[in-house]
Parts: sequence; C-alpha cells; structure tokens
Amino acid sequence: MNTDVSISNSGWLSSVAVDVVIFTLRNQDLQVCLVRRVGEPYNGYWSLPGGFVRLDEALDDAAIRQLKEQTEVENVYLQQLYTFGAPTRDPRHRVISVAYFALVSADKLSQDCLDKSDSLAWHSVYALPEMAFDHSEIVDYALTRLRYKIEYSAAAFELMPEEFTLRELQEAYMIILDDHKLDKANFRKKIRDAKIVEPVSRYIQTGGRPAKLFRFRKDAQLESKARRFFP
Amino acid sequence: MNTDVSISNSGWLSSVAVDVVIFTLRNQDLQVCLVRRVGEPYNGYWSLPGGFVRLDEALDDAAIRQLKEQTEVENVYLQQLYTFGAPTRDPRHRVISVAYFALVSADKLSQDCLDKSDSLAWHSVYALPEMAFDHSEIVDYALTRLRYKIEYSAAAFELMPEEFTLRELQEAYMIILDDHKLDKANFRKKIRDAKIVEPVSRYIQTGGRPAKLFRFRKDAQLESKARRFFP
DNA sequence: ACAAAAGTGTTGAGAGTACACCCATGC
DNA sequence: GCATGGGTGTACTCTCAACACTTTTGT
Repeated sequence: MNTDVSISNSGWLSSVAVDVVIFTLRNQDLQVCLVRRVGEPYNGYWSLPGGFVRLDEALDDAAIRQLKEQTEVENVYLQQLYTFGAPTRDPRHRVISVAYFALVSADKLSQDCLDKSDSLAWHSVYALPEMAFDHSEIVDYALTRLRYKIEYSAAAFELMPEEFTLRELQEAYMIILDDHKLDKANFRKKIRDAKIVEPVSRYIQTGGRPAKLFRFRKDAQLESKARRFFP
Repeated sequence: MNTDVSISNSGWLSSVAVDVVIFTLRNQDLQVCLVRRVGEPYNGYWSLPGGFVRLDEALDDAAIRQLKEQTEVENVYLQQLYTFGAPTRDPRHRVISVAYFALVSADKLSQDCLDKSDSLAWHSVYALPEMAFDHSEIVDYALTRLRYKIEYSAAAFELMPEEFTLRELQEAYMIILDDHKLDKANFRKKIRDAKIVEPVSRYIQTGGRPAKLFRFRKDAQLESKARRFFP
C-alpha cells in the first residue's frame, strides 16, 4: 500500500473526506452537482463536491462547508448517507469518504452556481458521465435512498420552491421515482389526507383552468408509519 | 485540540475506528455485547467492541475482524449503521467511528464468549449501564434501526435458532419491539402469507399441544414493499 | 364550441384488526 | 375433565387503485 504521508505512530491513520451528492430538480429532470477534477488521478473527470474533514470539525459541519464553498448554498436539507472505505478507492493513499446527500430547491441556486464555468455543472441522474473514484456508486446509492425517503417522509418538499401547484408536486415525484403513471386523483387524495400542505390563496395561470398554489406546512407531523411487514 | 500523534502533512489525518453493536436474544431479552475498558479515559466503563481500521483493510472487514476477535463469532449478519465523528467524542484525539450492527443467534455463541470473564458481558438493551464515549448514543441509534428493519425485512430470523416455533418467533418480535400485545392469529397469518418459513416435520413439547417447528426459507424473496406514503 | 388542465366522487378488491373458536397434549 | 398452549376462521374496517366525472380557463 503506497502512502504519501509519514506518521510516527503504528500506522492507523487515514484521511477522512466528505463527499456530497447534491440533488435538485431542474428542467423536468433530477440533477446532481458535479465538479471537474484538476490533477491526477482522474484528471478531467467529473466528481462529487467534497474534501477533507478538518481535525476539529464535525462531519456534518464539513459537509455544510463543502456545500457552501462549492455551490454557495446554505440552509439546505443534509443527511449522512453511508461511509465508503475500500482500501484502494483512491489510488494514491487511503481515503475514507463519508457520503452525504443534500436536497436543494433550484430557485435557491445562484446563477453563478448554475453556469459558472466548466468546472461545475449539473448532470441528469439519468445520464451520468463517467466519474472519478467510486463516485458513480455513491450517486447510485444516494438515488436509491432518496427514492425510499420521499415515500415515507416529506423530503420531496426540500426540492420544491416555496409555492407550488399539486401538479408540480406530482411531477416532482414522477421524475424522482422515474414513474410517470401516477394517478392524479389518488395522489391528491394522499396529499390532502396527510395534511402536509396548505393553500396560499393565490392561483397561477396554466394552459387550462388556473391552479391553486400551495406551500408546505412546517408544523406538519410526518415520517408516516410505513406498512409493517409483521404486525 | 490535543493529539498524541505527530504527523508530517497538513494535519488532515484522523484515526478511524469501527464499533459494533452486537445484538442477540437471550433469556427472553434483547441484549448487546459490551466490553469493559482498561485504561484511561473511561477506565472501567463498559464500551462497544471495536477498534481501529487497518490501513489496508476495508471497513466491513474491520468490523468482521473485531467481531471475531472479541466474540469468536463468524458468518453473522452485519451492516453499516452510521458514522460518528464529533471532534471531542474521544477526549484524547480525533477518532472517527464507523458504527456497525450485527445480529447473532444465541445458539451460535460459544460458552466462552458468554461467560468468559469480567471483561465481556451481555447487557439488556432495556437496562444499559453508563457507557464510555458516545457509545450509549450509538446503541440507541442501532436499536431504533433494528426495530425498523425487522418490520420490512427478514432480519429477525438472524436472531433465531435454525428451527423455532411460531410462538418463539412472535416472542422475538415482541421483545425487540417492546410491544407484548401482538395478536397471535394475525401474526401467524402474516408469516404464512409472506411464505417466509417452511415447516420441518417435527414437533416440540410444550405445556400443552406440541408445537410445529419451522425454519427460515432461504429462497424467500422479501424486503417487502412498505406502504408508500405517496402513491 | 372545443381543447386543456384543474379538481372531485365512487366503487370494488384486498389488507389489517379484533375476537371467538377448535385441537392436542399432560395431569 | 380441565388447564395449557397450539392453531384457525370470520366479520368488520380501512386503505388502495382504477376510472369516470365535473369545473374553469383560453382560443
């Protein structure tokens, strides 16, 4: 095992990094934020925003910092996902990566962060480029978890603007789940029964009848009981 | 931040440990394996079995190794749980801990491991001692996850012996969920419908009518769909 | 009037729950 | 026979999913 650091104790030290899978909904598409690597290995490849954890920094704080430094976004939904630690995942030396996923509403993203440069771009999860290290695996895992999560929690609202129509909400679900045949009536019924949104008394123009705007009820109590497999 | 190791690079290196929450069912109780610490800090306190990850060792392999070294158990259900990394969780220096949980059937445990010494003991999750570091928090989290897990997967079978009666299985669920009023008929119906066990054509004596013995069907396809909160 | 999209009601199938009942064994 | 625990059937309720329907706008 090749390592480019020298340490004086018995050799049980690793670099610890955080990598953040940042999801957003844009252009009827579920996208993740990727940055282009400069320098070997994987020079020029796309990779997840991330970096090393400082010695006096909590893991969550490191993820928050990476998010801010690379995308200028703050106060977003952030959750630890899984820790990836295959010995050779970084060919240079041992790096253990604590993966996070973040959910950001597209309207919170600055223009800068959207089109800044060649070094940062948003990619559809349905057409990902080849990626550095094991980052493809991390994104796959994050997507799986996101899909589970929106089915038993209100996480999808983190990807919505402040106000939205029920159709927009349904489309968000369909895009994330990659299932475009959800029944409109039943979807609305569930949302109504869950008491998770409230109307703002405004309407928005559409191709037909104007649509009522809703917002997420912050006092909603959720994390609904899933159907238990056993009683 | 005080650290007793000296490193030659910019100071982004941490010790990475794994800590394993080993569950078993014994004496009508859900128990975890704890070891007694020797040496400061927390001298004499109970803590989770665990230790540092070697530089060329995968995280899962480190957890497997710890499990074998400390409890002499192999081939058990093992799953990564969460990574704990508060900067001061170890008062000496920065240690990041990747927590795992393991499920072991009591009949796989050697007598040695059950009553070896003062240094290792099984404690009821319902009466835990004061523990070193943040290990109480880790056990709490593991218990929460275990309870979710047995409701949508077959994980509970990992805690059962090869052959068991339906009553024993139901009692396992009740002990783990700390809910002792499950309906017998409905519980059995779910197990039957799930096609998750098969009878071995033997019976065991009880206080009344003999009970049929079952075993887990390894070819059972599960991870049942939970009730989706949204359609 | 027609197209397009919003929004609602009804119905039948299946899952979940409560509870009463029968069966096999030991004493 | 009776106590003990194993094992099942039934009936009521609630959720889910399919689908038909009404309403409101623009052209």
